[in-house]
This record gives sequence, structure tokens and C-alpha cells, in this order.
Amino acid sequence: MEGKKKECILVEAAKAFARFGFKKASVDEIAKQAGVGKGTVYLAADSKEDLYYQVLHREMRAWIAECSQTLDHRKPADRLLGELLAIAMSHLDQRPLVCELLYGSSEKLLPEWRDRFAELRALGRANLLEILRLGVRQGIFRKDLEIDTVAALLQDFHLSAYLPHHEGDPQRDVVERARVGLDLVLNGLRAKTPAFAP
Amino acid sequence: MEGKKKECILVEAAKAFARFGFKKASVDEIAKQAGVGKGTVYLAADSKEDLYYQVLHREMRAWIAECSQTLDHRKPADRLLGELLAIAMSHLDQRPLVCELLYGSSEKLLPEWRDRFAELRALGRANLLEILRLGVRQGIFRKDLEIDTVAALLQDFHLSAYLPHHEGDPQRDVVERARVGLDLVLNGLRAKTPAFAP
Amino acid sequence: MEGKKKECILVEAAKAFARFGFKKASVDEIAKQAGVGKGTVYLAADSKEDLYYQVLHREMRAWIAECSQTLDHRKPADRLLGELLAIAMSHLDQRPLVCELLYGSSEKLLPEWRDRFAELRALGRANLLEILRLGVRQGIFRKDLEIDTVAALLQDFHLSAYLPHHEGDPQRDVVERARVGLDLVLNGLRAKTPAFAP
Amino acid sequence: MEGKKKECILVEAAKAFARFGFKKASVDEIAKQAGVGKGTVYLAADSKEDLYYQVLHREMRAWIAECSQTLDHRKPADRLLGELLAIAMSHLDQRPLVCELLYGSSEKLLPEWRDRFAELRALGRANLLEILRLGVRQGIFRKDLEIDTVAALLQDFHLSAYLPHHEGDPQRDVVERARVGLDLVLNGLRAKTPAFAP
DNA sequence: GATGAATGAGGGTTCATTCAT
DNA sequence: TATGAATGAACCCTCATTCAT
Repeated sequence: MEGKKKECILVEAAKAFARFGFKKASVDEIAKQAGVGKGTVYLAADSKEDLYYQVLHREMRAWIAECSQTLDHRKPADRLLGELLAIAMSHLDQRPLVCELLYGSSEKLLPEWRDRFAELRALGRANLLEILRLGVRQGIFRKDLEIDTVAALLQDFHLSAYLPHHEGDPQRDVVERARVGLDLVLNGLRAKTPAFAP
Repeated sequence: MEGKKKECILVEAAKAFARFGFKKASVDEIAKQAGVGKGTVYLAADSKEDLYYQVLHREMRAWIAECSQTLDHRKPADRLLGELLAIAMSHLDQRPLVCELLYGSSEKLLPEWRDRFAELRALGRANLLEILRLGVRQGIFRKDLEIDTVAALLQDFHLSAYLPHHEGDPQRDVVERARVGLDLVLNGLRAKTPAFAP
Repeated sequence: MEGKKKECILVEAAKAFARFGFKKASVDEIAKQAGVGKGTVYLAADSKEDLYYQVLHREMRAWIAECSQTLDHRKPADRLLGELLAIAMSHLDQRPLVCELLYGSSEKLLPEWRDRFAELRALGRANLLEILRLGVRQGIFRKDLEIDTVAALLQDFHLSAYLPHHEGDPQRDVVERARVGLDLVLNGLRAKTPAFAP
Repeated sequence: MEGKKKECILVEAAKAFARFGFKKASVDEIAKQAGVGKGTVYLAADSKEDLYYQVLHREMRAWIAECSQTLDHRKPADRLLGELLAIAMSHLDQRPLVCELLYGSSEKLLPEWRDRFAELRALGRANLLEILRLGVRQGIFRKDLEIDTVAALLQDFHLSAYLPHHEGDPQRDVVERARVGLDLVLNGLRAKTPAFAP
């Protein structure tokens, strides 16, 4: 029965942290929602901070799994990249805690956990790196890319599409931003060089 | 002497909010650091929340001023854009609260102040918008850009370069990210199309 | 052990409110006197105001119980009335909070609780009403009495004997006032009408 | 100009104490309403407590003056008594601080000022005493009355008509209570002794 | 005299954590 | 193992009083 209880606690903790943030989420409420005693939460985690870390870990792994599922690596890399970003984004919507982690908000709140958080973020870049390497091999992406830096930039960039302050129809807004953003990254800002025109 | 005291309080409040975040920064400590009584803080601001807003406002204006200073609008827009992003970034380093505002963390914490925060963020996009328009007029940027969306994206993008979690030599790291990021945005990911070559 | 703790808190709260009044009684001190942590007080009551109300409720019920105990309703109503007032008064001595409630001081302090307070006061008039009705039935009291109004007046009147400002030997003073007051209410101020004498 | 300022301060203090009570009335607000600086209040009174006492003193003297004005001592004492009580009551309506004093609330709040408050209350009994003595001389009131005790009782009794918690149409309510109360005091509770009838 | 900016003790309340059961 | 009553430090805020001007 232990596994079930812990599962339940972590799920409810995730909801609470996502809805209220670390400080305002109360252990009492989490326990109540999970249908266990407050003390039981402290059997599942050493402290509220530890609980937060465990929740982040689970969320991150779940998100990565969701993003990896549908990628077909035989497609061209630029296509793959678009798909990955689209999938990642669409799932990020349901994983505000992953956002929190990627933003670095987590780090500010709990500076002592910096290194553990960094590990989690690195996990999230594996897919991107692979696609970038693939694209270079396929001759689709520029050979001079510094792929580690680019991967980190892209992680942040597509993340930035989900900064939680954008108003209006959130669905349409995000899709639009994704489209424009991907176009920008693939093709750049510059005008098509009319020099080539006759 | 009134102005000096308030100045001092806001400066110390900015430090405290930046270092500890809104919740963990205590009015008591801010007062102590500012060398004033606790009550004095409440002469400068109606509440801790109001104090936070005032600090954000000051920070934002200061950051904008810093970014606007050295721009020479007779230069080409792509060059200007690089300069603006570089300057903005380099100063963002010293203004973690502006980051907080732009991320939307502020909004999550203090949902009642949403509209005021949105105003502040809009201020920060004016420079970008102007340069994008300039670039389109100069024929340097694609005419099909949706400049409002692009401005918002760039605001988030160059912001994302400063996500507070990047480690290593921060100076070098950021400069590198800036360089690679700008190249990406200006030129895109795609390889120079050797396909056209015979 | 739960009941014991709450009991203890309410007892100490009653002492504190009685001695210092609502504002000056501090939750901190109440907790200390009750031998519990400050937080425990907030397990027994939602707020300081709620604590005050609960204390008043208990005091009122205890006072009523004391007053009702020794009444033998087979006696004549004027006799009963004297006994009730005497008993009520003698116990009011130990229940300054009931006085506070009956005066209306409570209401001024906590206007939001007005209705709850009114209920409590109504409880305290039941005994009086019953005796007045009994007296009218027995032909001892005037048939033209508006008993509801008279009950309220008597409640206030015998209360007024305990206005907390009367000095001198309090015991003797109160007894004296009770005796004179009852005589006044039963017989009125008027001289025995010698006009009727031949 | 000193007298005018002090006058104004005391008037505004009276308003504030009446409206909010001693604790919740703030010196700041009183100063603001009086149109003077906060420090000036401390020129007019040594402390907030002293200010409260001075206000009470003024109110009491003003109330006594109002009550004494219209009494014609050639009328019969029972009539005079009714008039005095009616006048006193009607003016008590506008003098909640006098009520506070007579109730003893003031004493509980500021135990150190007990003796000064007692003096003030004694002032308020002079009129009653005089009428009671007159009534006895006129043969209208019982010769066996202990007039000091009765005076104190009546002071409290007619005061009790103004306990601030009575609801319903306040105007009508109070008049009604006054009428019934006076009838009670003059004629007593007892039925006209039909026992004596043949 | 008159001011009001400045003070800081003290208030009520919250909540992560502990521990006896 | 699981509980939740109990804790108390820490929080934000108020306001009577002081004192330099």
C-alpha cells in the first residue's frame, strides 16, 4: 500500500505546487487532498523541499517520455525539430512545474538544490541535441552550429513561448507564437537576398 | 531628507526581493538594511505588495533607460538589433527583478497586480518594436514579419538567454549565448542551400 | 485530552478577556496562561473574535444554569423574582463577561457579531419572562404589564446593580442595592396613598 | 488661538472616541480631523488617556447642563422625576461617552483613572438627589427611601434604558422603555391589592 | 508654539515540522 | 506504519509617542 500512497501524495503535491507555487502550497492541504495524514507526507519526503524536488523529477521524466514518443527519426531534421517543439510545447501546457524548473524559478527559491535541478534540466535537452546532430549529418542544418549552445538556446526559446503572462486566447496565441518563432529560427530575420534576383 | 530615505528603502527592497524573492524577503530585514524603522517602510509604501510593485517600476525604467542610451538609429537595423540585445542582456544581469517581471513570476505571486505588471512589460518592448520597423523600412528584415508577435518573441528570447540557471563562467557563457542566439535569429538554422549549386 | 486543552484555553481566555478587555487581552498571553502553544489557541477557535464569542457563550450558559438551579416555581412570583434577581446578581459578580455582553460593550467592539450576541442575551431573559407570566397568572403582578418590555427592563435593571464602578465594600454594597432596588420595583416610589385613609 | 485649537481637538476627539471606542480611535485621525499636527494633540493632552479623560469631563458637564436647564422645581417631584429622566435620556442619545463613563466601561479600560471617573459620575447624580429629597418633602415619595442608594439605582436604571444593543426602531423603542420603566419605578410591580377590597 | 516624519514594541495569524499514540 | 494535535518562530502590519525642525 506504500507505493500507492506515495504516488498519490506526489500527484497531489504536483497539483498544489503548480497551482499555488512552492511557498503558498501547504503541506496540510496536500495531505488532505491525498487523503493521508500530514505525518505521512513526511514519510514520503524528508521535507517540503524534498517533496518539491521529487515532484519536479517525476514531472520532468513524464514530460520527456511524452516528447519522445512520436518522433520518427527517419524524417528530415527540420521537420523533426518542428514536431518536437510542437509536442514539447503542447505538453508543457500541462506541466507548469517543468516550466518553473526550466525558467530557473525553482533555483531562486531553493538555492541549495541548484545542482539537482541542473541535472533535471540536462535531461530535457537530450532530444534536442539528437535532432540537431541529425540535421547536421543530413546537411539540413548549418555545419558551423555549436550544437550544445544551440540546444540550450532552443530549450529556452521554445520554453519562452510559454511564459505564463501572455494574454488573449491562450490556445491560439501559443500556436501563433510557435509558428512565427519556428519560422524565425529556421529562416532567420533577414530578407531574402534580392541580390540573387536577376 | 524624505527622498533620500525612500530611495534607500527602495534600493534595499530591490536587493532583498532580488536575493530572496517576494515571500522570503522580510519587511523587517529591508528596514534594517535601509537603516530605518519598520514603520518607515510603511510610509514609503502601502503594503509589502505595493513596495514590490514600486521596486519593479523603478527597475524597469532604469533598465529601459540603460538600453536606450547608446542606440544610434542611423545604423542598419540588424546591427542595431544586435546592439540592443547585447546591451539589454548585459544590464539584465544586474536586474533580476526585471527578469522576474518578464518571466511572469511576479504575476503568479501577486495575481491582483496583473494589469500593472502588464503595463510595465509593454514599456520594455518599445525599443524592439522600433528597431524591427526600422529594419523592415530599410529592406534588411523580411517584409512579411508580424512585428508585434516578433517583438514579443524576441523579448522573451533574449530574456531566455538570462534564465538564471546557466552555470560556468557567467560572463563568457552569456556572451557566447548572445552571439550564437543572434546569429540564429538573423540567419536561421538552415544550411546555405548548396542545393542550388550546380 | 483534546477537551481538556480546549477547556483550559477557554477558561484562561475568559480570565484574560474579563481582566483586560477584548483588545488588550493578547492571544500570546492566553496561550501562555493555558500552558499551550500559541498555535493551539487557533485550533480551538478560528480567530480571536471567535474565541471571545465562544467564551461568552460558555459564560452565559453557565450563568443561566446557576440562576435556574434553586428556583422553586411553586412559590409566589414576587418572592421568586426577588430570589432570581439575588441569585443572578450574586453570580454576575463572577461573570463580568456576561455583564459586558448584556451592556452591549461586546457589540460596539465587534459589530459583525451583533446577531450572535443578541441570541445570547435573549437566552438570559427566559427565566425572567417565566416568572413574570407566573406572577400575572397568580394575580400578584399587574395584569397590564407588557411583560416582554418589562423583562428587558428588569434584565437591564438588575444588571445595572452590577455596573463595575461601585466602590466601597462590594459585598455589602451590592446586597444593599439589590434590596432597595427590588423594593422599588415591587412597590414603586410612591408613598402609600394616605388619601385612601379615612 | 490656543483655546480654539484645543477646543477643536477635544471636539474631534469626542467624536472619534464615541464612534470607534478608546482603542480604535487613533490620535493620527483625531489630529487630522481637528486640522492640527499630531504633535499638537500632545500639547493639549499629556497622553491619549489624558485626552480621553478631558473629553469625558467636558461631555459630562455639558450633559448635566442640558438636564438642569428646563426643570421647574415648583412642580411635583414625581412629575419632575419623569421629566428629568426623559430629558437626561434624550440627551444621553447624543452623548455615548457619558454612557460609557456611567456604565463603567471607561474604568475597565483605564483602571488607573478610576478615582477621576468616580468624581465625574458623582456629578451626574446631583439632580436626581435633589428631586428625590423634594419628593419626600412633598409627601409624594415614601419617607423610608434611602435616597442615596435610590439615586444611584435610578442613575443606573434610566441609563440602562440606553444600553446600546436594543434593536428595532430606536426612537420608539427608547420612548416605550422609558414609559414602562418610569411606571414601574413609580408604581411598582404589584397588583393593586384587591385583597383589601371587601 | 506647532509640526509630522520616524520609530519599534506589540498585535494577530500562518504553517512546516515533530512526536506521542 | 500512519496519524494529526501541538508547537512556536516568523511573518506583516498598526499606532502611540518622540523630537528635530
